[in-house]
Amino acid sequence: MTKPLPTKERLIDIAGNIFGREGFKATTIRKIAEAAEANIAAVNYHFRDKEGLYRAVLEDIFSKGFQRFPSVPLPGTSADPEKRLYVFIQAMFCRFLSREGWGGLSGRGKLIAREFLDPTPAFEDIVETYIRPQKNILAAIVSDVSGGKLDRDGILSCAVSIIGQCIYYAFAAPIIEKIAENFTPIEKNLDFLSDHVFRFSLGGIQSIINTPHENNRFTRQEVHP
Amino acid sequence: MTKPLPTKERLIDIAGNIFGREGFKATTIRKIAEAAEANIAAVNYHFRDKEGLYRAVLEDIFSKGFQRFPSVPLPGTSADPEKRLYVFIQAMFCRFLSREGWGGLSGRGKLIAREFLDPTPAFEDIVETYIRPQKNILAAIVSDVSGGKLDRDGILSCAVSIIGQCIYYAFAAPIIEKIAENFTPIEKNLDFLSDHVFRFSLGGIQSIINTPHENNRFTRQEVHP
DNA sequence: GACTGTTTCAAACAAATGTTTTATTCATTT
DNA sequence: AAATGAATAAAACATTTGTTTGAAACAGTC
Repeated sequence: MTKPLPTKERLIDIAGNIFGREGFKATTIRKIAEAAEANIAAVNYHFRDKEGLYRAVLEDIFSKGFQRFPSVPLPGTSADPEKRLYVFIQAMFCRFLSREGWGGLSGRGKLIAREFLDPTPAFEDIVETYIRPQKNILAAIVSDVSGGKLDRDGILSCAVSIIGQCIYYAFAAPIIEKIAENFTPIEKNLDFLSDHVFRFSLGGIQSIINTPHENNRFTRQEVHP
Repeated sequence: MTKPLPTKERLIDIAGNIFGREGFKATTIRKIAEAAEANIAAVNYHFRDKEGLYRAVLEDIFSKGFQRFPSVPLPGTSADPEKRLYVFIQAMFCRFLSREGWGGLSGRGKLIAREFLDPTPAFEDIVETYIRPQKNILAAIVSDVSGGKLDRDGILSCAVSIIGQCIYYAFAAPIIEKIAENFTPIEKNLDFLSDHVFRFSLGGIQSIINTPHENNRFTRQEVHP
């Protein structure tokens, strides 16, 4: 059993998985140190404190994830709107769920989901550096796919619908696989899922263009106690 | 300052919000007891331990949520497939995000989102009692909306796409509102969102029916290190 | 009014956990 | 080879936190 990486990198690598599986608060630096075969004090030495390590993990995850699975077509390839939408969706799935990416439910993917659910201060930089540009890319794609027929709110809503589908798979995979018996395990099915979300969303966008918004399509039903 | 509820109910009520905001591990029973104006030992007295309180909270949330916002049309109302879909979506949004429901991001709604992300043992009963029936209801609706033209996997994927959109709003609201400037605050916009997800999903289902699945629609792009 | 079971309270306990300290080892440079 | 600074190790520290304890207050019953 060798240690291929220096302590600092080993800590970042292992901590990503443990933070992801257990959450920031529930993760103890003792657990991390043990798994990384490092001393407990190494965390404080290299990263000042637990939160410092967490910040390093977050930055590492995002920089590697977007580098490996860029959400825009590589330079030199054709880029009609539909293909750009497909690439965006597929990159998102691969980034979140593939083993070469964030490893889905069993690892760092879960950490991102946690940050969406309740962002830590460390996430603010990440939002500006990585997430906001993604939103702009997707909004441009949706606008192009719609042929300019959607207004700002329409574009945003559709973008959220698309992202929502993708993230939900990353986020609720344990429950989905439990409820939907015989549904092919999500991690082995990224191509099918990409294609599904792509087709579903294309139809969704068209439908938003073609059918008018109605604020009370059917009367709201609520049972008062 | 009166205490309208007996201690036990007060604890369940307050704990729901704190567990939701902070998560199970990060919530201390001292904080709960203080907020509920009860003694620390009250938790152990009434619920055996912290987890017992959590179980009680979970059961309380779901029983009240589904009672107040049922996801099927009330008896005696018409029920064509599209209306049933709309009712399902709207009930889900209201349950998760309205103040009369789980109060969205600022409260118990977040607790549910947490359970989707990593289910605690206490959630297993909830899944069987509440969630699985919901999946069956939605699957039947999707099947009917599609006019029987979708196979089992198609139905499931579409159901997940629908649920995914709804839950994502509940789940990622803090980030969505940060990224999408001037997007009307989610909690004030449930009718618009219900209608959006309804229309988007109708189109999505049609698109899944009408366009064939293709496993590698475009070549997958991945940058190797 | 005494009795009994339930509920509340303050204090103490024991385990877990992030951080610091101090000493030692290792690697690099002079 | 000596010296310097970075990295590692073991132990101790100071909090935090879930739980328990034993007594007091309360409510209802005979």
